Amino acid sequence: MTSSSEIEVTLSNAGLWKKFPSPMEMILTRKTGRKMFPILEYSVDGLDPTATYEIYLHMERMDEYKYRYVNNEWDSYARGDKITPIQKIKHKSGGQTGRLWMDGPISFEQIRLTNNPDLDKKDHIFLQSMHKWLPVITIQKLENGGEDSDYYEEFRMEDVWFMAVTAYQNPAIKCLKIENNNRASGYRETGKHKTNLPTRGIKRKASETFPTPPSSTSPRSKKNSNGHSPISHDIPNPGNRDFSMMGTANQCWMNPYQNVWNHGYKMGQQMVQPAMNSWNMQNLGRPKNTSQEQQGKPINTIVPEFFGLNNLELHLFSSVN
DNA sequence: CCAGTGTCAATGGGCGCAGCATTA
DNA sequence: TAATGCTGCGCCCATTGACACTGG
Repeated sequence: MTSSSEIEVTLSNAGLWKKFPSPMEMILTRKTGRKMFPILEYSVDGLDPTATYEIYLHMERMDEYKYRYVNNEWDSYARGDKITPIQKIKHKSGGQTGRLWMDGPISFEQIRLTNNPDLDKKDHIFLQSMHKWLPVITIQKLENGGEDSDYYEEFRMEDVWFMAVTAYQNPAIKCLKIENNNRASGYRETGKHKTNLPTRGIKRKASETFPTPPSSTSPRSKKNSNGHSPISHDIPNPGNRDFSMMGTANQCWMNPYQNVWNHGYKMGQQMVQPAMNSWNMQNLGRPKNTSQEQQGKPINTIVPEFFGLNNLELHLFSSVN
């Protein structure tokens, strides 16, 4: 794999991503797939302005564990599901010159996430729920303005990963999505959803409306005497944030330190400044003291490195190119 | 009108555990 | 009598599609 240190990729909407506590959660839906929010929007620099490039996105499993949300924290409780082959999604712009790529943000807003492996639709990415996923950008240089070449480079961002879920687990994530996503504006305090809650939800037999899901039900957490899973990959409270709940849902308030909406904090609790998530770093296979923030580098810069478990399939895929 | 969002209640697989039977 | 194995019930919780709602 050819490597270049001149190409730099940054996340254009890093500010929005940083509003959310870690780990981010992304909803998967079975039939139509669910768009990501926040979307993945990158800026790229250092390309040859006259050369032609294609840009791809794929998701990598970050580890071999399956997680569950217990007591307001993510806990690895079982071995992960079988690693699936990578689906690379080509950017809708196709092949274009480096100058054009560098001109504007590169958005993958069309991406939809699904947990249905049989959903073979364009721009749909199959993910396994309750697993950790890392988006990976691939920049491939085309020879003679069209033919594929062996030259490509991959970029992974330390802060941009998420837990794939079928329903939001962390209420803070849910609240922040409502506040920041216009599509969910109906759930804000100004919306009408909440006032109409008693009328919501129609009782029905699920077996009449949708097929029995595949054996996706997870075993209960097997806690040892310390109250931790035997796999021993408990996630400490990410970023020193305490999202323990007081009870009722839909309680949001503005965190004055972060200028973001939080959900269900204990109001008398002292807030903690956001910090680089050391747990992220550990699980990316990097020592804590190599944090870009600690090195004084912008944390929205992604670097071409190997992290993902399913790179086995990636290499197989790449060898074809 | 359509696309997209989170909410909601129902579902069912699988685990935990109590209760019982069997064996040493 | 104690230890072990088996069975079945009940609970947990991930998953699902319909729903109400908003913005374009």
